Amino acid sequence: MRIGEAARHSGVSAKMIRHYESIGLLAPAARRDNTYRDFDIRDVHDLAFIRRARDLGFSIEEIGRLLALWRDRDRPSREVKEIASAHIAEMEARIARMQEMVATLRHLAECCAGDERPDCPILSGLAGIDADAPGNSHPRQPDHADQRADQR
Amino acid sequence: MRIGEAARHSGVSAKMIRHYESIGLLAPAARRDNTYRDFDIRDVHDLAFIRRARDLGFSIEEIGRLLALWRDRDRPSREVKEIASAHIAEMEARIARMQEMVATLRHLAECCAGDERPDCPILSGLAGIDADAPGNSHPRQPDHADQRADQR
DNA sequence: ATAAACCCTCCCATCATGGGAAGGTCAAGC
DNA sequence: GCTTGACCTTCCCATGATGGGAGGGTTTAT
Repeated sequence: MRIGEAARHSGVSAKMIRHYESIGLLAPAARRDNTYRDFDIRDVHDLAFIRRARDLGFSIEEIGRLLALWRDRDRPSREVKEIASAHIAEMEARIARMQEMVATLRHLAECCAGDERPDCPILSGLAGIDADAPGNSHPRQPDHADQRADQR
Repeated sequence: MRIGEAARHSGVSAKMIRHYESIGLLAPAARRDNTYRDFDIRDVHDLAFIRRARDLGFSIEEIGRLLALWRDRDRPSREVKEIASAHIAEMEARIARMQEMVATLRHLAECCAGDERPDCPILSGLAGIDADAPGNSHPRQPDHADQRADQR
């Protein structure tokens, strides 16, 4: 089948199929008449595998390793689980960071009237005025410089 | 002060300061001797504002709007709150998507022995074998094609 | 024969950030 | 005076995953 059909059956766009081939995630597809790519069922299975792994947030690099293990009948499931566990931990860390951001921002937003008046705790917070600090009602010098939050 | 000092005081790298200027997020900095940029306290305040907004996950585009509102003494706090609320909603949606991925993957990983044997529910799951489906113990044809999950 | 629906390869854009090259400036120390 | 080192400048390239689109070729059905 041609790339469009393979795309439809696998849920991976033709654009991405070519891309995965170009970066070596997939072996170069067979060619018909030396121009059009020619896919069979197994290729579609590979693509659907990739698609599902992407849907679970795995990076291309991780998917490459998962594909290799999938093809290796003698793999130890330990190796698969290690990749999955590391990925879970990574996602949970990202979730935690985002939840912190949401909590901080929600707190600021709750204190904001959100009306026609200009006073705004959200802007004050971004400007470095810590409304929660005891006895602190004036701007603080930006004396922070190195605490990289490592977010996103 | 020169860019390095402004970077140290604001927590924004020199590289990014130049970048923010080049994309118009910040007005072009003053120049000394027609070559080096020259920053004052207010510039550093702006940079620290940007830095905090980035730490809360705002995009550059959102930060541009927040900066404009910050500088406008007559802003309605409503507008600020709208931006913040939309951003909170966006982050929560992303968190929810990631939590779904984690839940799915954790489930697969829990069923995986993680030892030297090759049997692996994680790989089976990625290959499209739905272990949870009742009476389903053989591979499923990849008959999905259009349900874009809109994740990440 | 022509139109529609495919396919091909390339290049560019996104978003935020960093690396690094090639070169200019300035202050301190010899 | 001259070197050294620590700055600064601009410009280009890379990341990761994905899409857009140009310019051109092929196949198939009417």
